[in-house]
Amino acid sequence: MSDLSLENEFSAMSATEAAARLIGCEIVRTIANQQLIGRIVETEAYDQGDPASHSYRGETPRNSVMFGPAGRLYVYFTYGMHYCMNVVVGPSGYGAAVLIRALEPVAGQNIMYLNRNISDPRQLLNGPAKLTQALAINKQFNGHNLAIAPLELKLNPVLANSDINWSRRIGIKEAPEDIRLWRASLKGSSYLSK
DNA sequence: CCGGTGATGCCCT
DNA sequence: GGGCATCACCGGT
Repeated sequence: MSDLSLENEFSAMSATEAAARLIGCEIVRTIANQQLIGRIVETEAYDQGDPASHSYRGETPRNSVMFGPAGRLYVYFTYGMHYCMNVVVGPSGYGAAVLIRALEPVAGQNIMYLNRNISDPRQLLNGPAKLTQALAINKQFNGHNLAIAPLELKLNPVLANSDINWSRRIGIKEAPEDIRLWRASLKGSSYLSK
């Protein structure tokens, strides 16, 4: 029997609400009995009504996981070499997700450095494709239930609103009306993306 | 520190 | 065939 708390937690939330809720929560990746742990410090909301969202034009083979149950992982491949990971949110049939943009290293850094082939702590997890490389996450995890090892999302206590900064999204060309601030980050963190 | 750019393949039109 | 929810490296400042 799988843990339904993740799905329950996120199925009734909007993408922006979930983007804030995920700040401070932890990703636990188990590889060969070792745990690689990162604390989420930066996220970005992608709603179905957003022209920049993969789900905007409806369901396709690539984005179908976004339209499934909440608490699953949507992984996509981009720029010919990078993977990005999102937490699916909202009810089944509605295409919404939250991109994980940066993590703060918590445990298992030695393996993360090997996976990344770098040595600067600030460069380890501060970008959506950097963190998937560090945690060895690829398309095999597309649709994965985050309540289950070897890749789990741990819900931490809700942070105060004053702990979260909102800003414009990064790397988005479309959505000219994007006055809203859909990028959430942990205030004061030194592990944010650029 | 900053901007420019090449790498590289899949998805959708 | 165009474009991409990116990254690393390079050169100029």
